[in-house]
Amino acid sequence: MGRPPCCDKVAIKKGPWNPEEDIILVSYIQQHGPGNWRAVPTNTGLLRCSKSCRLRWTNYLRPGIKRGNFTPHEEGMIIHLQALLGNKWAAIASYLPQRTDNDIKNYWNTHLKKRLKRFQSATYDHHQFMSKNYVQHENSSSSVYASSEENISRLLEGWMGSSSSTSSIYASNNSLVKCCMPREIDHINVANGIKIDDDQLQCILSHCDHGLIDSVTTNCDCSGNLVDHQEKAKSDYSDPPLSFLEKWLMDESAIQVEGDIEIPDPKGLA
DNA sequence: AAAGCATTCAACCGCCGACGC
DNA sequence: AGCGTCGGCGGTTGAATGCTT
Repeated sequence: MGRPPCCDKVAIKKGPWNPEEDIILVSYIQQHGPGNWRAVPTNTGLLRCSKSCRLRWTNYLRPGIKRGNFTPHEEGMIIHLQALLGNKWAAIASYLPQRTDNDIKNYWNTHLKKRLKRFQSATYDHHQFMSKNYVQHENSSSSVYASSEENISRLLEGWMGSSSSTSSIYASNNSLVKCCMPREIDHINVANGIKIDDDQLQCILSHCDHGLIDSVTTNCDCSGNLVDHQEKAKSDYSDPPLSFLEKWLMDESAIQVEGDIEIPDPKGLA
């Protein structure tokens, strides 16, 4: 015996909302605040079920919602967070307060997932080759991450704080995985060619200072003695860094060269 | 111009956990 | 403890729109 659906009532309207309904809903919520959705249809006279009202409000009418194209910065965050959290759209949306979980989910399903698939098929042969030439790190068994929101928050702290920045920190997939290992953040690999702004670098370095990250691998001199070439060499020969993946995913031009995708020389990623 | 196909995204559905009785 | 209700979530659908032929 399951719970009866909330929309079983006769004369419950379905489908797209019209402006009049939106106005009624918004003015009601302005007066009473969101919540107690059960009471909304009765008190407003809307022929909608409570769920429909809540959904309309949270996904469309709620103030502060940003609509339209996702910025590369937002794309990067979604890609990162999806890799970390999986399809936890509400959790991902909590890091992008201007976007709704529905928007993020739709964007992932219609844009990013497709690009990811293309990427994976394009790099399949590359993986086959590399897997034969790379001895797995002895600790690779620990690559099953335990998602810790605290760790993720820490990691994204600097990034989220620089919303206007177009450059980003791209940690390799393995590195992010390690973040959630018993020792919080072990390692961040800042891949080749990625620019980091001062805030972001300070954020990473402060994690080092506080013992949250053991080392930072970069190929730029700015990180000084934090460069860990041994770790870098290992990560270079594991799965392609997420930074590369993201660069590829976010490169619109990549879409147009489907079937003729150039796999970068792995040494070039070092 | 129009028919057919592909893509997008708002909205719905069904399940789950929290909570109150 | 058991049941019902509610809010929230992720997966899915289908109408609207865009694109191709």
